[in-house]
Amino acid sequence: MQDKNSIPANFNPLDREDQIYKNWEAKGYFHAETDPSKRPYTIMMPPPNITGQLHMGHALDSTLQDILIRWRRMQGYSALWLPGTDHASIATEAKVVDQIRSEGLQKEEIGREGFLERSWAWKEKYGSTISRQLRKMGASCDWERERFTLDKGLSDAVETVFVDLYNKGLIYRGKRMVNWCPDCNTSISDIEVVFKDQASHLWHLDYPLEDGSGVLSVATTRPETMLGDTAVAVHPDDPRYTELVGKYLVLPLVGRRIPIIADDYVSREFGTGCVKITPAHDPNDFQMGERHGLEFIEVMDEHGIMNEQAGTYAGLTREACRVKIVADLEAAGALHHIEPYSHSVGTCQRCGTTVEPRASLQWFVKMEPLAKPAIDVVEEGEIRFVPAHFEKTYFNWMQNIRDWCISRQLWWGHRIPAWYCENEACGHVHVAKAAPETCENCGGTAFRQDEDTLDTWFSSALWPFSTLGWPEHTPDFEYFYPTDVLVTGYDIIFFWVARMIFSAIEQTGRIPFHTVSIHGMVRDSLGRKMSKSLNNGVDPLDIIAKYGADALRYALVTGTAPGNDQRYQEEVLDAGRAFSNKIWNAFRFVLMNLDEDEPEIDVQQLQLEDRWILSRVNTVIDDVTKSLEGFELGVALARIYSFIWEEFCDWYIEMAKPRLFDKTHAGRTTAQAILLQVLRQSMQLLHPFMPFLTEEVYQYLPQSAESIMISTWPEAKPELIDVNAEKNMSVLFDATRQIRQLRMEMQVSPKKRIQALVLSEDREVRAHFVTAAAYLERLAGVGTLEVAETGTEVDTSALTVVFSRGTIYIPMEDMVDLAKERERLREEEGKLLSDLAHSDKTLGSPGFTDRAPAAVVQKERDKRADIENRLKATRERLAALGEAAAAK
RNA sequence: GGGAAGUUAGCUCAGCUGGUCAGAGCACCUGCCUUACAAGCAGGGGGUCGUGGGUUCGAACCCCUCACUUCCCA
Repeated sequence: MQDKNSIPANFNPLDREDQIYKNWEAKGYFHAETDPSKRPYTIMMPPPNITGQLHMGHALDSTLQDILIRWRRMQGYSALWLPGTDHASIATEAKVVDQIRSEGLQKEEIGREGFLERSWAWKEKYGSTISRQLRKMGASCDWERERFTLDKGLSDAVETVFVDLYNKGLIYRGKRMVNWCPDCNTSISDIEVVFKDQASHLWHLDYPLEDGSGVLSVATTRPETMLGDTAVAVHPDDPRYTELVGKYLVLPLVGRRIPIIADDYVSREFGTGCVKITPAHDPNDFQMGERHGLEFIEVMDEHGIMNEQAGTYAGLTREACRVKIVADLEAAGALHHIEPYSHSVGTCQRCGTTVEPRASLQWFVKMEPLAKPAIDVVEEGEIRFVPAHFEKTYFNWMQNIRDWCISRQLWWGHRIPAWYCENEACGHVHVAKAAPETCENCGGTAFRQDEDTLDTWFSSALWPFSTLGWPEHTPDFEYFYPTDVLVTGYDIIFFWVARMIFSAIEQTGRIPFHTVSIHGMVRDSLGRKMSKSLNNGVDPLDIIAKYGADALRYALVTGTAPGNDQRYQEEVLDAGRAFSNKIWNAFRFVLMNLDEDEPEIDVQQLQLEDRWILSRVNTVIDDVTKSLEGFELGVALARIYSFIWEEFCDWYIEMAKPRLFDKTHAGRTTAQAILLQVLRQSMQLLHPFMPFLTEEVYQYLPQSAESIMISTWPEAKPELIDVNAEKNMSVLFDATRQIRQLRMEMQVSPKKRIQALVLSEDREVRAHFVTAAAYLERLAGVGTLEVAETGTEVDTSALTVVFSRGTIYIPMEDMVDLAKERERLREEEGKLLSDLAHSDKTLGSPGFTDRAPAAVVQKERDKRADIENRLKATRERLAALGEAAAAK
């Protein structure tokens, strides 16, 4: 416990956060043990890639995870949050290629080994940036277990899985049409292609019939590919062309003789109903080429440059070739016309280059058998998504899944464990972790390993178990796996979540996690995606430097619902900072008014407000715990916020003041004890959300655990829920608010103490007002308070406040304008009448009393009775004032 | 073309399985430096919950129509 006499007037997060974090880490609080006496709770951090800098998405993602893990840790779980990074094969390779290019070198010049050395050096230099940044956020992850996808163990897992899937026939190698990025110089998977609408043209080309009997018009968006055309297709039922099927055309500029074929893939409505077929450069044409045994002519190389097959066009880029081809076709009279056309063009997710469909020899994962069980576990509820509607997205993709191209023509990554027999006549493929001694086919002894590496996501897919030591059945794996919840953004459901699910089921026979908690994206204040090109990104570290991590965490969590996007608004950070300040001051107040280290509650001294706040805090504990269980973090935080600010600060502290300030008061120690207890529990509830501030406060509180983060999560005590106290307090709140309102309306100076006479027929209520006198003075400026039974004579020169269980009269001497007061009461009467009518309508409507739940009906009846009482009191007062007026 | 989500106070957004749900923060108006907090306290104004229908005793919440916005997939 720190010295309470040295509490600074303000909490400056910038001074304290780093130090608090260092202390936590030094004490080893983040480390999770395989403790058989505890239950495990595991979250695997989605590994950011090593080329990345912390952005708002990471900030949100890590905050949500940290909240869950801190909460579970406090609940007594052995809570493991395992951090790490992935190697980001394409992105990192591009960085290193740029680096060596700036030295005037090509990667081929320094060779594979040299290149990998440079890559590792790059990783050592920049790869841990994001881990350092996460510490700034307060992330309580187990850094001792930090992993990297290219670590030895994880690489071993990758090889194991590859070999296993291959042996099961789930990985195959084949020549297929893949998405090729001519800039990254590698194949990419289907989901790494981003489709963008592009304004372009539809070129209508005339291909002459071989027999000279005319021309056939074809429409294309890619005229340059005509160099590789090997057919023109029409729909078999299209009467316009039935006669022509089987005849031949002569390809303009090239002179190649190509057949007219019939295939029902062709759309009769599109263009002229005739489509040119380029089997080597279009995925659909590729399939048609296979169906019809067409020739595959590649006219482009891997860089998107026209090759020797393109004849005189060789050496031109795709773009330049298009221009020239169109011009040449026009000159040749083969260009029918051009129409403006907008269509979707696939681009590389990483570099934005237009993707080139390219037939090449690649490795694929056969998806259908893997998808099936992965669909089942979600359908059967073994894995659930929060919010649930993302399950539809998941199903949609999984049910229409296509084979996954996993080979990449890159060096930085897991090299494919496939070995080719060097014996030229043999060339047998061996898939194994190491090269075989001898070729099982020809007995040869020389092998070369496949040059390619695997898609980074292939290794990320194993993250939930490879990080725990699998394929070894390590103690960590046995204890922490399966993990509990995966927290991530909806943007990587396909890339990662889906792949983890099927990989885990296939490899471990178990699901990787039971819950997928999906969050949205952090957008800029205009709702746009934050991006480098718009330069609208907000750096979380800048925010932390200005407001502290707690305020950032508050801003990211408050008022957000699971799965929804949110906008970044600086005002929310102000709110977070204001909240911190409020807490800090409440804490200072509590501590400054403490004169024993740990005062105890004397049950005999419990007052109404004490029972009320104890009841409320236990309700809050229950609510917050339930919200966290349901991943409603925004709701949980809002609940804590309003409890601390409104119930604890605005009401309880104010009501406790009379006792605190009266050193002779018998209930003083009890008030101190309750203030301390409620504050401590509030800090514990808030700790997962705002860890730094709450730790700082906690360290000043007496007899606490070594750190709030290892203190025990508060448990709601049902026996302290006091419905009666809450009901009675609400009467006092009502009365207080009404008096305040009246004072404002009547423009009574805040300094002026007023007299008040409370009349109630309820003895309990009268008793409460008697004890409430001290704080009614403080809260409503009531200087002298009289309490009496209903029926007591009241002077007409008094204002009237009707509250739920009685009436308050406030004598105003001669200041009262009778007419004005009657007017005010009539308005009140009118409002009550309308409320009464509304209530009567509900109660009187057929079916309500017998169909609505009893509790709802009772509630409505109570409400009506209350309105009626108020109405009665208001009318009585009106009558009294009316007589007084008449008497005048 | 297929699918998903959204449309609630001036702004940004909560509102769980239909029954005080019409809310919060900020902004705005009024009055207060009341010895924890002016990053504060007290009071107030403001929304027929996108449109039109339907189900129900009762709908912001369920169903349908339309409009607009955003996203994903092809």
